[in-house]
Amino acid sequence: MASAPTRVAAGRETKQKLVDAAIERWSVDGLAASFDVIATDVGMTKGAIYHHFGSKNGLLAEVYEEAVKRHSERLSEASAEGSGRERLLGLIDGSARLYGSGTPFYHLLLHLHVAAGASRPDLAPVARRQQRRQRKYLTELVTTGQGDGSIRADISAAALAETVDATLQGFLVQQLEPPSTQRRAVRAFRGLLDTLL
Amino acid sequence: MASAPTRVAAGRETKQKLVDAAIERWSVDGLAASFDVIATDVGMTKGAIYHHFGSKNGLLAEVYEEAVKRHSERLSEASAEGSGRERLLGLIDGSARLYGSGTPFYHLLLHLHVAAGASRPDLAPVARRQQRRQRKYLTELVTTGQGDGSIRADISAAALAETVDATLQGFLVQQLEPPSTQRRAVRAFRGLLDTLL
Amino acid sequence: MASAPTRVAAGRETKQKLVDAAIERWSVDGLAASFDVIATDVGMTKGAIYHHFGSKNGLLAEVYEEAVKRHSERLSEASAEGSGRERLLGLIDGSARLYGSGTPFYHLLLHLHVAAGASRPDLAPVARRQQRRQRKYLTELVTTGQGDGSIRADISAAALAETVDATLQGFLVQQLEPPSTQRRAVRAFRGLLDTLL
Amino acid sequence: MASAPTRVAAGRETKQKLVDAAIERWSVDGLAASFDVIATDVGMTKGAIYHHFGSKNGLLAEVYEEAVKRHSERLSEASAEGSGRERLLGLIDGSARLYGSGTPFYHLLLHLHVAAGASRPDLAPVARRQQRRQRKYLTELVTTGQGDGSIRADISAAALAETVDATLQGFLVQQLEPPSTQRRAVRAFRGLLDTLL
DNA sequence: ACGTGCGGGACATCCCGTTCGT
DNA sequence: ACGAACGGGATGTCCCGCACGT
Repeated sequence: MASAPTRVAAGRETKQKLVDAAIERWSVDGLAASFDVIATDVGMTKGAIYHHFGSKNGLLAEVYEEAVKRHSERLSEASAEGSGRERLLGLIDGSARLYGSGTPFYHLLLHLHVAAGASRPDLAPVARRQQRRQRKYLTELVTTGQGDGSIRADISAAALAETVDATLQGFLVQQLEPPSTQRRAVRAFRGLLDTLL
Repeated sequence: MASAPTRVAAGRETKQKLVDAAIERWSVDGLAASFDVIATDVGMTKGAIYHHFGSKNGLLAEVYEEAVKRHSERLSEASAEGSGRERLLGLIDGSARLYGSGTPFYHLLLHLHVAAGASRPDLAPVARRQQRRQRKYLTELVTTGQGDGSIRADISAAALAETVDATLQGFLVQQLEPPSTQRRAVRAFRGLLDTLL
Repeated sequence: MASAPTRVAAGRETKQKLVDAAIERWSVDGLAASFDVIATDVGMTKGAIYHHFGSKNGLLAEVYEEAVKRHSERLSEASAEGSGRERLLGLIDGSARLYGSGTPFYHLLLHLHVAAGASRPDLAPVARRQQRRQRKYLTELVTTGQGDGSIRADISAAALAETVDATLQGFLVQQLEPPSTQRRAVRAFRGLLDTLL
Repeated sequence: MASAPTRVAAGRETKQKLVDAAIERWSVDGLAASFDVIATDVGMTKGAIYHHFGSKNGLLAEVYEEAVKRHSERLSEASAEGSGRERLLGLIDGSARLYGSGTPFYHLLLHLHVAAGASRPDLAPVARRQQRRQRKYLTELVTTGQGDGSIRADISAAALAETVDATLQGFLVQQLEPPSTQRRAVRAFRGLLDTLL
């Protein structure tokens, strides 16, 4: 039925494949990886990319959006169950595990964050939105925990959320360091929180 | 007689000026800023750079080293006096103030960190050394604080140092976000530590 | 029933709109202006142009023809009434006024003339025809003037027509210079003719 | 002595050769002719051009200047001797002969004039200067002629100069038409002037 | 110690033509 | 009659590195 690649559907598919290929390439080779290397990866030419995204920044923007989305989904999974406290700690562990997984994907994410803040102002809105969402989500977790009694009620939920947020960003950068370093840092932070909450 | 040492001295001076110019340029325009733009900034041509540093990466390495040194010195100043606790908190405040100063210099530092971890493996040793030093310094501060009674003795000094270290790196990334966000995060973290210690 | 002719009529209308849009665009942006920018200007895509004109040169040819026609009509109006002498001078004034109007349209006309003579041999026939017509028209005016006594009879009509023709082309180029220059040149030429005729 | 191609001299020579090659190429193939085709013509690469001229427009500007200079010199030769009247007519004949010579060089000159007036505003100053010089030179010739009695004194020198100037520009455009047309136009104009002066 | 000429390579941009669908 | 997907090619820009000279 829908199998007839009705030309426009083929286009959509191509576009998606290009985004995937870009994520893959840029993850591994860094943001410098060239335009038509990506195209070649899916058996197309530069013309196709240009057609679908208009410019390199166009592709970059879509890639950023997609990457952020994927990461968010993974985090949601990692903090889906248990008391508020458990979910919060789960999110921290999950983040750390993902960042430390050595997956090039998180190299890309870091690069994109940095680029958005510095050289590529057009990506800034995406970054901003993502930050806001993350902070809001963290605050919710804390509040939930305070509601169900798993987190001390005499702490400002917002302040805690912001601290965790900042530290998570620190972990994002620390993916560049040896795994042992990462692991120790995470354990230390978790311990601190555990006694604190 | 004096001409030989003079020659040498002139060379050294040129070299230093090139490093300065590179820091300045790369801070403002990003690491993409070209080779001979930097040379032109000090009234020279590429030839000079190539002569003194061998390659672009050569210059980059020296710049990295220099930038790290400058930052360290500033941090030492910010944590020079008072009890161990005061010095630790001073260092955190100092870091935050510097990162949040909007100085392009810290853009450069972030870029260099990221580059060292990803695209430019030759910079990795510099990064590693710097990390080690920072962690050691933090541990010292905590130990000092525990010695003089300004910090609770029942906390692992290493664990605390590593948490602080991670969060500080988080702040480094957060320089890219609006100042208000930075400020809130710092205050939240400081508050947490204050109750904790 | 009516749908077939309607279809055809819609096609014709689209074609005309494309020619208009091309004249507009190329007048303003120069002949470099791209293919589907023009299409977009009338809410269509390249496909439409390609369908109606076969190629870029196809469109160009039609545009040239159309532009020449429009210009001719304007000149006819400017030299419609009075004695032969008055009509001749009227034509000169009219040309000058049009060229000097600053209308981008005359930029386009000049570009097309030049292109026809040099890079685009396929446009040459159009140019040739237009030249012949213009020269013939000028000769007629002179002859008329000599018939009604408003122009000296001892001048070769053809020679006069050719001189005027050349000078008018000079004015066409001079549209690129400041209006004051143009105006002076026209007045000078008119004066000369006036004493001469 | 000076034969030692002291590196910098070689550079100057290369630069000159590039200008020559550009004139040649652009004359024949039109202004579209590519950057490194020209470089290849003198056995160099794009890098060399970029080094010497900074950009395509840079090269274009120098070419324009050079082309104008060459043309001026030829005109001066063609109007060097005789009474003022003879020199004026000589200049007209000379222009016509050059334009009509079929030399691609004059195609280039026309293209440059048009480009300067329309698409390439950075060339405008060159064009302006050249126009001024030409007008001034024409006026001088007329005045000289009126001084030595070879040209009627009751004509405005400036007006005459401007008319001639405009017509010469017309001839420049007419190079695109068949030689017979050109020749007739020139003869007609010369005849007119002869009776007039 | 430093300037200059130059090579060679990469990359984003842009555009025309075509084919396939509708 | 027209739109969307795509190919393929060309071009200007820019930059690093290396010989040379000096």
